[in-house]
Amino acid sequence: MARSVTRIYSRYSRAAVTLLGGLIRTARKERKLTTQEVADRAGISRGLLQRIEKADLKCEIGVVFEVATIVGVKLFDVDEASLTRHTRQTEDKLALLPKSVRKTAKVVDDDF
Amino acid sequence: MARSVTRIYSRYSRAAVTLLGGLIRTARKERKLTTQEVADRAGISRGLLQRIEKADLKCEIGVVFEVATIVGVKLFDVDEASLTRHTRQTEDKLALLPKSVRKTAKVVDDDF
DNA sequence: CACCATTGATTCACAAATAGACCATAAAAC
DNA sequence: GTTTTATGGTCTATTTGTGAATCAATGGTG
Repeated sequence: MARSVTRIYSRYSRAAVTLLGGLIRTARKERKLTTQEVADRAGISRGLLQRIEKADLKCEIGVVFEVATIVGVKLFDVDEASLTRHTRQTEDKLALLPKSVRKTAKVVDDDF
Repeated sequence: MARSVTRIYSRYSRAAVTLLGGLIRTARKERKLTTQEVADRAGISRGLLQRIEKADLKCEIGVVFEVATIVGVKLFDVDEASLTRHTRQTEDKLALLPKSVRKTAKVVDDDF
C-alpha cells in the first residue's frame, strides 16, 4: 500500500516547515518574483509553489529545497562549500560508528 | 498530468539533502537506534527511512523533518521556541511587503 | 568460528501528490 | 474611478511515492 493516510507530525517538524515556507515567500517577494516565475524556474506548477509557501508537509523535500535555493534562502544557513565540508565531517564520523546497531548491547548497565 | 518525470535539482539542494540524510544516520547510530525502531516511531516503513538517510530528494519534507526530530537533529540548528520566534519575525516582515508582486514596477528609478 | 539481528536491495500494488485548467477575488497601476 | 495582473481557490487526470513482503549480504556477539 501507499502511505496509509494518517501521519503524525511533531510541533517541531511543523514549525520548521512553516518557517521555511515563510522564508521562501518573504525572499520571493523581496526579490520581486511572482509565483509563476519561481514555479517556472523550479519546473513546478504554481499550485505546488503555493503549497510549499503555505508549509504543506507533503511536498517533496527536493522541490522545497530547490525553491528555497532559487529565491535565495540558505539551507542550514550556510553556503554550498560549507554544506559539502559538513557532509564530509559527518561521513568521517559515520565511519567510526559500528555498521549496524546492536540492541542486545547490555546498556552501560546501572543495575547491581 | 502529474509531474512529467524529470526534475532538475541544483547542486546546492542536493548537498543540503545529503547533509541532512547524513546527520540523521549519524544521530540514529549515536543513539543506538535501529532503522526499524526509528521507522516505527516515525510511522513509516524501513525502506522509506533508508531512502531518507540516502538523501532521496523525493521524500516528503514532513516525514524527513519528523525523522530528524526523532533522532535529535535540530532543523535550522535551533530549538522549537526559536523556530516559532523566527516565524513570527518572518510574518511581520511579510506584512510590510506588497501583497502581490508587480512586474511593471519601474524600479525605484534613479534616472532624473 | 557460527548464529542471527541488522542492513541493503528489489519488486509490486495502490492511494495520493502533482500539473494543468479553470474561476473569483484582490490589489497594483494608471 | 478603470484596467490589468497576481493570487488563491477548486477540480480532474495521471504519474508516482510509499508500504509491505521478500531475499541476500553483512557484521556484531557470544
